[in-house]
Amino acid sequence: MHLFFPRREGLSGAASAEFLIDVHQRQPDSPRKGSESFVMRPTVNDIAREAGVSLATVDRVLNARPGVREKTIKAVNDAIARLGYVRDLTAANLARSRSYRMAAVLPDTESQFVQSLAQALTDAGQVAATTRIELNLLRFPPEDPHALAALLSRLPDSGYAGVALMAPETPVVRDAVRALRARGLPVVALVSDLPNTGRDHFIGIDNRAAGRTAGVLMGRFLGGGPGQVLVLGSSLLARDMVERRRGFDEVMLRDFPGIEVLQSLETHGSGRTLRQVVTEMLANVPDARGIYAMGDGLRALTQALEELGLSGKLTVICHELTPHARKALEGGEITAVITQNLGHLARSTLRVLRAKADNLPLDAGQEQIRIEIVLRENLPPRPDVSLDSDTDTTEAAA
Amino acid sequence: MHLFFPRREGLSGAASAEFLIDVHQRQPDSPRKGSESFVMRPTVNDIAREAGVSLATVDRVLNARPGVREKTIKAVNDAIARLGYVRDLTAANLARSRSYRMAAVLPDTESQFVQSLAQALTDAGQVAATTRIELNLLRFPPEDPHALAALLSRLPDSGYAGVALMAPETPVVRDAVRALRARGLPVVALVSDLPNTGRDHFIGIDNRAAGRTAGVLMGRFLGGGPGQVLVLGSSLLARDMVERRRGFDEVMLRDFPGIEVLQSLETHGSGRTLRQVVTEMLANVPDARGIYAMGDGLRALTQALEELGLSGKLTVICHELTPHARKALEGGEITAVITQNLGHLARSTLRVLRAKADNLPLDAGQEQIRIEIVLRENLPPRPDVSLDSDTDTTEAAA
DNA sequence: ACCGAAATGAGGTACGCACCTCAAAAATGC
DNA sequence: GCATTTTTGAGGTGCGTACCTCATTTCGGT
Repeated sequence: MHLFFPRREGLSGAASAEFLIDVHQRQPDSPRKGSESFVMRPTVNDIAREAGVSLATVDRVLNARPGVREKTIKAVNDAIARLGYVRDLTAANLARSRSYRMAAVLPDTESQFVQSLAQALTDAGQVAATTRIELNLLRFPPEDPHALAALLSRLPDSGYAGVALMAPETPVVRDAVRALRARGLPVVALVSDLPNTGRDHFIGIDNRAAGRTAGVLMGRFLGGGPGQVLVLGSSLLARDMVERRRGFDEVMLRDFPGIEVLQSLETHGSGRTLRQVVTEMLANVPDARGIYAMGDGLRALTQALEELGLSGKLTVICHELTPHARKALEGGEITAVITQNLGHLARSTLRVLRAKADNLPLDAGQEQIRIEIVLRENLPPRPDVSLDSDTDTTEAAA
Repeated sequence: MHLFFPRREGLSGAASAEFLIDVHQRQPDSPRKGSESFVMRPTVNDIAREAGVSLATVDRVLNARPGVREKTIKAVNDAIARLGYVRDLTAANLARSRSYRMAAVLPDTESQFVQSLAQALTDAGQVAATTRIELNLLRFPPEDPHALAALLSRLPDSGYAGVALMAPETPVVRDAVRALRARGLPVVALVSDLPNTGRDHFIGIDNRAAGRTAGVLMGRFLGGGPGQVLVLGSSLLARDMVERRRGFDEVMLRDFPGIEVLQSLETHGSGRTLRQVVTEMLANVPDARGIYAMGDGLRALTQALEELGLSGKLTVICHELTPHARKALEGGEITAVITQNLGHLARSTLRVLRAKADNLPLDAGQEQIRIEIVLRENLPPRPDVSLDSDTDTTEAAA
């Protein structure tokens, strides 16, 4: 792909715009309506003329079709460079008349995080529908890898061009993913990586680094100690929890030896268990000063703290800016949230799936999902990924 | 604009994909190459048939042209809804043969921030060139609002369809922006808002909130005090500095009364001045424990600290993740960086300009630039917006 | 110089939509 | 019921590219 480089003005350039007028300006045959002035971009026909070859040859070069001499290829490429030609992707895609049906496969849980993610994907899918991309959300029973595998195996025949999957990497799932890829379907891992499946891409954050980030915040917020810190983790995506814990410990041990980090409490996704465990624990550890909640169950946690009269008295760091986390942050019940932008994640998913389906390169910078730190003070004004969907149903009919 | 809503599976839906098969599946007249299966989306012709009207009428309705009875409009819209039609924007834009020449106007300084921003805009412009958008970078002498105004006044006749502007809001500039808008050119403020110009949009962060964020971090990192904190600010964009300071003070006074925040030191963009001032100040304030660097000049600051043997001994918080800030963060010379994602900012700029030029609505969530907190532990692995440009010149020819 | 093979040219159709013109039909007013 | 206006239909062209076919030219080897 040959890109058009807008001329760059030197840093010491004068503040004059004149010399930036595009050289390739052509007179439109007929004047258009409105006051817009048009700068015609070079097309494939211009390349053909410039290179002194036929349109067919230009096409062969542009689309890497065989049967063109090296010399001719070079001539065409030179013309392309000379004219500053950029393929018009909208026209190209139209001509290809490609459309993309993608699947996003998520566990069927009621966790606010998964629901927010589903909403973000749905929103992104709506926008993407205008560019010939269709995204279907599929759910699987979270504790049933075989059902998931069965679902995945049905995808290729249902006309899907790509799959985004959020699931723990069990052997069954691993094989299912491999089978998908063997059939030519790109698979991207969502939120939690599937490192041993050969997935085409991972869209999410580095959980080890996220754990480290939580660690520094906890350590510094506690002033380096002394004190004790509780760590809670659900096991929906066990690997992620392990990595977060590892990152957290790494920093705490190295930089904050004065703080004692207690063993992880596994709450297995149950709110009741969590409340029980936390209450019990806090009774036994009276000088606990912080809690690192690695997984779900924030609601249960804040409730437990509330009941113990500890709301706002501990440094609480959790993951994922769900609606509840937002509220707790605003209310001072929790201190910081480590999160990822689900809107970005969803849009990135579609971009990556599409790029993989077309075998195109990615813009690594754009697809990089960042580990965000949210405090009450930098809470984004509008819901990040909200559960109220109908706020933006704007009409474009002018 | 009518959007196509991908069917949403209920949260309790079974894990079956079968019923998601699109109803509008048509048999392609001739089988295509490859194993892809095509799900044809409804087109304007389908609407015409479904609504029992002609193509011309559908077109009139879709493009809000006059001369159609209410009743007919409704019939068409019903058909659209029934078919789940979504306008193919790529085809629409192609047919309109619209192209967009945009200008990004930046001060011609050597600050790493402005340079990174310029690079980010250039990169975004390259990608956007494939969708009929051209972005030209223009620079103006930073201390010369009249030159800027003159530059701006020349834009409409140079065929520009929109302007993104990073500049302090002086009266001259304010008038120039108003004049642009009067001539129908959308103007978006970049990085620093231009609230009294009627600009169409502001792309950047809330500096007050950014200051507050810096405040919490400083306060908590210092354990609530006691201690003294220096505040440095250059005056390139004076309003931004004032807002950051205001936010910072707000939090410090309210939440960390034990910490004394000293008066802002204005360094006027000069590295030498900054070093001098900081050195002097630190000599007089021996129990200074933190520095909040609101503006440019990080290089000079770290150098001064180095010379004083204070590297890594103070809590230093600054703005903008420039290459130097990144290095200083990695080296432990500074503690935290409040920043905005310049890649996002640049892409957002183009999206917003284009939406404004077409008078289309925005996706507020996507255009929201976030206040990011970067610590050594959540430093994005690859340069955010780097100064090395040629790393990503990927070839798409398969 | 001749052959087969490779390279190139010429021209067409299609993609989905915007936008135009002109004629025909339907609705409206009186 | 007539004239007038409004609404609708039919059909065409073009946007920039992909992809196809078939003829023609050029090349490489002998």
